[in-house]
Amino acid sequence: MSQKQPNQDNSHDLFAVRREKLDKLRAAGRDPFRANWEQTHTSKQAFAQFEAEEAAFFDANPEVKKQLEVYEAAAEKLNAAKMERRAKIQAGEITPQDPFELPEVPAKPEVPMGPEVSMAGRVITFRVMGKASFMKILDRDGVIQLYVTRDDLPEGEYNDFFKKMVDIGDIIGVRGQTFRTSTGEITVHFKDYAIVSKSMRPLPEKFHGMTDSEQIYRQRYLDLISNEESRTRFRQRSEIVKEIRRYLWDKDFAEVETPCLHNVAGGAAARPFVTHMNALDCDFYLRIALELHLKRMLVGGVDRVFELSRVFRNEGLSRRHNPEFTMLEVYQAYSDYRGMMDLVKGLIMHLCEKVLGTYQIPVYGKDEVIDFAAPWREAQYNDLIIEATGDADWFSRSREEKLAACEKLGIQVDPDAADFEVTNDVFEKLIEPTLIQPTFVTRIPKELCPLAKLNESGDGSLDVFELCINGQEIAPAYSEQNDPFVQREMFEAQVGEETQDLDEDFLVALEHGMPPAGGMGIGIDRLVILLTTASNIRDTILFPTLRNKVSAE
RNA sequence: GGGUCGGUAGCUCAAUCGGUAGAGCAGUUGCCUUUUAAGCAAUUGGUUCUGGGUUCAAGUCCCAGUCGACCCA
Repeated sequence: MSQKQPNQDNSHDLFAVRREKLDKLRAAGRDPFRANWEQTHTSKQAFAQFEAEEAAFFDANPEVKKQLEVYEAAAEKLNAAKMERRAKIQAGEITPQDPFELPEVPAKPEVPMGPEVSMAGRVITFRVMGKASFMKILDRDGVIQLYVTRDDLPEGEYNDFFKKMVDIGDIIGVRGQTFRTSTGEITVHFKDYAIVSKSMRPLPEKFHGMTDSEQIYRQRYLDLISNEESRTRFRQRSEIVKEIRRYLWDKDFAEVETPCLHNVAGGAAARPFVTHMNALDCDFYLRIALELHLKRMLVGGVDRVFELSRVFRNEGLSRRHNPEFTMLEVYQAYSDYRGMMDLVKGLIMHLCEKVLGTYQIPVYGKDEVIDFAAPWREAQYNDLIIEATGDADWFSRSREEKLAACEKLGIQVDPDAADFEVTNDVFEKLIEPTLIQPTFVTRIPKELCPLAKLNESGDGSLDVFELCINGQEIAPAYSEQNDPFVQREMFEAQVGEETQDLDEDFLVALEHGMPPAGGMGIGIDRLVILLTTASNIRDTILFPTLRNKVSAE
């Protein structure tokens, strides 16, 4: 009779295997999810202290340093020979049994161990080599290697617990001393350890990391654990935000928080998200810009003010658009768009210096470098249009003539577009993509931004600039409109064709008198794309907006 | 909204003309006291995104759906 046994081997069930380990740990009186572990050093701090002590020792013992240099040179030759041997074996030229002369290496001189450390982090590699083991842990500063041997640990610990119960992905704590391995890597030789928090699930494959973009966004924590590039970029984003605040605080700007829930979605032309408040039984809009409340602050006497926060636009998603994104808006009374040029240039230079340590930033996907240290170009909108179309009389042409010219230039334009929109299509499609180096585009037509002051020339252009870098609009800035009557006219001209209603409250504020001011906005996500050479806005947003997906579990 | 491409083991990827779904890593069991994607030996693991259809036979072809990516608007 054939007794078909159900397969008792559950070694493939990674979750079950780890649950068994949990049970074994608990049976041995060990808590696999400990309350804490003392952290005296991060990886970076441990490296720094070791190097400082090592340097001091060599200063006091120069002869040891010389011996060590001799040893290291010999060890390097030995390693090279080993690699040559391995290559020859792989090429089939020799077998592992064949004799192969390896260079002699002198005894390694005694160097004292480094400082005592107590550290914690997530295990990301684990190499058991018989009675010795190496692993690497990741903490908030980076990766550090750990080393232990059987005889360092209490009887039975190494074979029964350490080798069997610790998995890649676990968070462990160790105590020991730092030292340099024979390959020169600063390593913690630990004598005491604990599993601080057991991981029940496997990490992504160690070499390729996580590449499935959907999974990267949905499970960003795994991306952060396994992809250093991502870790670095988000650390830089955090520093960029920190340095923006520092820069503005140092110039006496006040940071404020204005509402996300607006009665009127104003300050920009974009479709808003709508939500309903039960208590007041009315609809609210999630803000599409910070502008109108910050100007109320100017009216209120807060002459230097900024907000760095999230805004929401109910529009498409793309490489450059996420429905919720982070915006900086800055307003400075008794300044104007010229003052904003100095401010934004100073700000970006500050970020280059403090965060990136360079003024030269490579462009993603192109063999080009943005040089922020070079003079920033300034160009008038109309001049750029005339240059791009090759038509000195462009602005006296009729709408139909412009449409025909666009067709010749190979630009697709909505045939119903208004006159200024046709021209702006030329700007967005033909000019903006070519503005790689920082360029202030000034004297933009008044139809494009109803909140700015008109240039005194009376030609319908505005005292504004649009800072373009890497083919994208990075920061617009205005001499802000403070005439309540002109402001009302501009709004009324816009309402009807755009989705925003008139913000009467704001106009009342203006009627109380707003000081002349310069104002500026920067899309932080796009700025981070630029400064970190990212390919996509989703690479700069920890948890980009995605459709809900019910987990398979 | 339109077009193109994709979803196969926990992860990274294969699978010829439609003909028994494979490999590396991870896991499991051994060996291994300075490794660096460690190594050696053995071994477990599949609702091929979902639902239909065609066919003797579908990961593969067709239809619909779903979740993404890229390009365009």
